[in-house]
Amino acid sequence: MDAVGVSKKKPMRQWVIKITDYADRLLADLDGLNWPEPVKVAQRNWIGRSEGAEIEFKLKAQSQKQKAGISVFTTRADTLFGVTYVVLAPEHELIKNLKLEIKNWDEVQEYIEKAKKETDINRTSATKEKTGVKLEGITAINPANNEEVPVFIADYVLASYGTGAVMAVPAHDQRDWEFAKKYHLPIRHVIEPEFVGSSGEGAVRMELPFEKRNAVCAVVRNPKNGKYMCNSWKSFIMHGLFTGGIEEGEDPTEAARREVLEETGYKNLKLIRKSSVAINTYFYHRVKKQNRHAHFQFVFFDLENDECQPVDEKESVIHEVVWKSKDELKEFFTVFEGDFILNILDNDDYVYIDSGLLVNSGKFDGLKSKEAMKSITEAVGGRWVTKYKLRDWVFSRQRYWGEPIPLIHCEKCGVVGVPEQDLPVELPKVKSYEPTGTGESPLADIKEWVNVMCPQCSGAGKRETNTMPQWAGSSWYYLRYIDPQNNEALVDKAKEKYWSPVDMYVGGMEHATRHLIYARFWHKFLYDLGVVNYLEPFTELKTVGLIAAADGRKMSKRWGNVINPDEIVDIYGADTLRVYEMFMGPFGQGVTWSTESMMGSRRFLDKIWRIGQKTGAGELPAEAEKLLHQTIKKVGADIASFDFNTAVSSMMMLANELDGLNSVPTEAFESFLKILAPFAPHITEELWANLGHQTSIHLEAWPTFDEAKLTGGTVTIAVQVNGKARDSFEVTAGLSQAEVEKLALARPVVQKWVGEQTVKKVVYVPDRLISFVV
RNA sequence: GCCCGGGUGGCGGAAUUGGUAGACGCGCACGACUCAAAAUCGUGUGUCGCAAGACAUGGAGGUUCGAGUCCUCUCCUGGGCACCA
Repeated sequence: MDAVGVSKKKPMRQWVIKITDYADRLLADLDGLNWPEPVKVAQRNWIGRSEGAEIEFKLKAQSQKQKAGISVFTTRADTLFGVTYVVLAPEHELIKNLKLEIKNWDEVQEYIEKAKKETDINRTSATKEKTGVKLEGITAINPANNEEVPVFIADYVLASYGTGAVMAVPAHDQRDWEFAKKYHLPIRHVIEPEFVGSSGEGAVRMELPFEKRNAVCAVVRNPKNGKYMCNSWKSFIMHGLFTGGIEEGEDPTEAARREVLEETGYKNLKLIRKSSVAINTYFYHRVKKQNRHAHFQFVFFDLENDECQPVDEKESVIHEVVWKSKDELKEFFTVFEGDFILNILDNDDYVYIDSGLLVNSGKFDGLKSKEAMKSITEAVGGRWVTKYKLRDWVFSRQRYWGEPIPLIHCEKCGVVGVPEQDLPVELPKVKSYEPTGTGESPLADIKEWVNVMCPQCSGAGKRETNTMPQWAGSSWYYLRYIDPQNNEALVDKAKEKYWSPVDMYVGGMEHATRHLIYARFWHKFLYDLGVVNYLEPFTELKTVGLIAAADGRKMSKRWGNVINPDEIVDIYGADTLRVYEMFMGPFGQGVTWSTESMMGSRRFLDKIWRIGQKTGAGELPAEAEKLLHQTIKKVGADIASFDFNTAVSSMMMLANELDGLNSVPTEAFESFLKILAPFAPHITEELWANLGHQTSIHLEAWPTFDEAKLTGGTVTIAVQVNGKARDSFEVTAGLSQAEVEKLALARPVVQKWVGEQTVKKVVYVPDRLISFVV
């Protein structure tokens, strides 16, 4: 930002770390991690690996001189014959070399300048209209067919990805299509769509070969009402248009007329057009009992009049003619090519971006996209390469805070590393670390720190004044925690081997593509240096949900809706806050803060305190004992699975039960305190001490539960009649179906629903449910 | 546009993974205690209905003896990425 408030992009000398060298490993090793799938997906997208071809387009200037080529990157080499222009990023290096050949240089220059200014502001705008400028006087030669195509610069092509240049195939790429439409560039279809029946009776039988047939589809419109003639099969649910095979040597238009006449009787059709695009459908022919590959052409007719001839009965039993408006078709069609037909109803103008069969591609016609990619790349001398979205890590910051980068600049020796015995380089102690205003680090102004001796030649040197980003320290702090006093090494390797890797790491989803990538990369780098023993730093990851403010928005000073935990602790206590945070919702899910709701947690702890005042000798009643054992089991399991909210809930139930007793046996209460201790460490410690203990409750072992006491020997059987819950009753556990059936049928409520009717079927889920079907 | 989540009472959320939907908590109502209030305790609380019962997990279909849970389509909503060729 300069004085008048206009932001400018200005090139800066930066240190960059080559994280891209680790892209493949960062991607591959994700598979072995016990991490939430959304985080893995985010990392995969961030790394953005894609395989494709680098293909060279030779340039030709008006002066007839052949210029060096443009290398483009494409994942769809199979569409090479569909290229109708080539686009360079505005920043592409080649452009300035072509200055003398480009006839509209001023215009080009203007566009480049505009793009420079706009990039940062406008790059995030969602549906920006595509713009570009043609390089007049320059053409590119498509190596597949030697065709000359125009060359554009456009900011929809990014300089930083691939080669900074793309071949444009408007028929098979959405962005190229939009651009081609705007600048009236030709659109050439080179991929025929394929539709494969994958479900229902038409699903292809993998074990059978395919019979290929040429076929035609008649699109007949009644111009009087705009409705289309559709075919509804009578013997099964299938809705589409009228279609038929093309016989040997037959003209597709004639075939279409013949089929319509035979199947519907309509005699007078006026040819409107033939579609230039054909499609391939693969399905199982239920009558012929074979897999079919139908190559469909589309012929469009208008109905001239209603004149019909009688339809053969053989046909009329199979088909029914129905007329549907364009809007109704979407709902009506059940055939899998339905969406395609809708697209080409008015014209052939559509973008097909999936793979298919090649056409208009010379000797490659008929190949599948996948095969064609490799063979076309090879035929034009292209290279098969892998590209990533991941960029190298800009590692320097122009600010005071941050670890200094330990480098010294010397006029004679260049950039020299600070010798190990002088590490770490510490920040100078200063009063002010305001920005310099020059874009340089504030450190640059501190002469006594900056000016040092070159460690190599002992001449005058200057320290590197950029510092590291925050991500640097957070990329390895977990290693230093293992061995914080070590002055010899980052971490002792034996200790690292014992404690690493972090087996449970908790963080926010917002770390998915930054911290968690940097730390993984850093760790792998240390592994390669032999500093650590494991390839990955964090075996298991849990993401924690964000607590939104009471108004549902993110907590922010801007909205004045921030809840300060210190205040909550002052008023309600730290235990109340902890218990509420655990209780308010599932751990991984965002929840809205509610101070009012938090009162329930406070009341729960008050209740615990009251129970603590009535402990003594004695035995728990059976019901309470059962519940105690169930709660110990549940809380243990819930903690292991991070279901803290239901753990608190179950302890609330236990508290309610104990609260109703006149006196609670000390031993039972102590078990309760132990499982509550992680949630409410202070109150449990206090109550524990009050019971006469000298040592901390937090050093106690987790209480055990008795499997036999979990059920108390009885279970509740639910009774359903015709799938509806009608009754339930208690029985001793482990009864046979016959016994439960007898007991259930004897109950008056069940009798009311079963009555005199015959029981057709009984479903019994042991110790849980019995279901009668009458 | 693409990729992830999520839709259950007035609210936060449970639901043994296909088996009595609404646990637990908040709120609300009534009652007890109190001169009164707070706190506490008790009772009730999905909707309709006097009741029997019926209907209910965003919507529409489907599978099943039985669906919040599985399948197909669809709507709404939160988040991430965003021209990645």
